[in-house]
Amino acid sequence: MKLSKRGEYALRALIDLGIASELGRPILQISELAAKEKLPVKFLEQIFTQLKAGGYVESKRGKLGGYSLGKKMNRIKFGAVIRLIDGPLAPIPCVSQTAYARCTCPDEAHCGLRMLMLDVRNAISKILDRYSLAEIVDITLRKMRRDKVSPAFAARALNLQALLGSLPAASPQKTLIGRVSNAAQR
Amino acid sequence: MKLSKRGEYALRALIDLGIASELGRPILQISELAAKEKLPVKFLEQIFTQLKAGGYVESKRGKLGGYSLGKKMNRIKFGAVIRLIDGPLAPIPCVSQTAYARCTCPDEAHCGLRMLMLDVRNAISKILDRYSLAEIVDITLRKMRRDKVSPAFAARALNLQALLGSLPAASPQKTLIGRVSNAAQR
DNA sequence: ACAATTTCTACTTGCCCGATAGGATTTCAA
DNA sequence: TTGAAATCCTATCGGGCAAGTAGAAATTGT
Repeated sequence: MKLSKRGEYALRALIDLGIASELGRPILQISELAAKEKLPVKFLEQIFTQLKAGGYVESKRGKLGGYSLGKKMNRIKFGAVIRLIDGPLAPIPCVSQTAYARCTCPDEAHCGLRMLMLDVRNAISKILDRYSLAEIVDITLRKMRRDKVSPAFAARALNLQALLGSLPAASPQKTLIGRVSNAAQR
Repeated sequence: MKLSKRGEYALRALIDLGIASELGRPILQISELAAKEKLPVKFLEQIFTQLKAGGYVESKRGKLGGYSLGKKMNRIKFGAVIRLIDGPLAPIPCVSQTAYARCTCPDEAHCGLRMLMLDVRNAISKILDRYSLAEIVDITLRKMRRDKVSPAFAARALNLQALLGSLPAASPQKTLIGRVSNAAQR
């Protein structure tokens, strides 16, 4: 009943992307994502081409490029993402709603395994097809603030701030950084 | 979120074994199981050595040999069988109760993916660790009788009956066959 | 004792997943 | 206009799973 590494990494990255976006950094680079979650960079790269093909992220090439979310967060359901990356949620194909396929068993209507696995599929779907990225990001941020933990991309924000310290003070990005560090300290 | 073929075949075979046992045929051969469910014979063979090692079946070698259930049916929980064959139920190792392992994420307490997958794991476990083979076999047989479908090993029973027709009429196995064919016709 | 049947054990093939590597292309900035 | 930095594209490798093949070991019926 495993979620593949592809799927796991994809969800991790999307959640981070959502958190960062909520904190005012809508675009992130793969190297950042990989560093925060300790994922293999090149592998994540491949996964993101899949996510882009599915419309879940948009890319900007070249220097200062990166990835941003391709849909509104409340439109990104976890079940759909997993289906894109890993295929159907159902443990066996004969109980899948989105990719049904006959099993080897001769009589589906009286197959004990089938009715058991149908229950399992529905239980999984009830969770993964209901929750959206928006809710998970919201809950995660709330938990972090409650426990006074600095959110994932606070460190990056501090680095940028230090970097900008050696530049002219009236940088147009200062408000952005301000929002990020405020949220990080809270 | 897939169940492996090994796991699927193992469960199919156990259910058949339970049904046959309930109908008075406690021991079945791998060739029979494979024929009914259309499974690769030699692959099933390997799976049964695993099931035997786990204590879920017992084997009898030689002519008229085969496999029978190794525990009472209400002691065989599907979750345990799947764990033996496929490993933990949990989609990711950091939410597994039986085989916990740290994830790559830096802070488990505030990991959005983790709490989501913990929900999924619990939903799966709530089904697979509660239902036992006895219940599934019972429900399946009830469904079959209600819909007037002849249970899985009725054909075999008829063959035996035809075979016994050319033998002395007062065969001691006649009551057994009677039970099987009665259940099949009802 | 022998032959048939069946479980056991080992090896092999093909395929997909996870991961790595290198280069091509695009973009921004100096 | 050059170079750095990032996404893109393609090829490859190792390992485990599904499935098939071959044969040995054990037990029962005749």
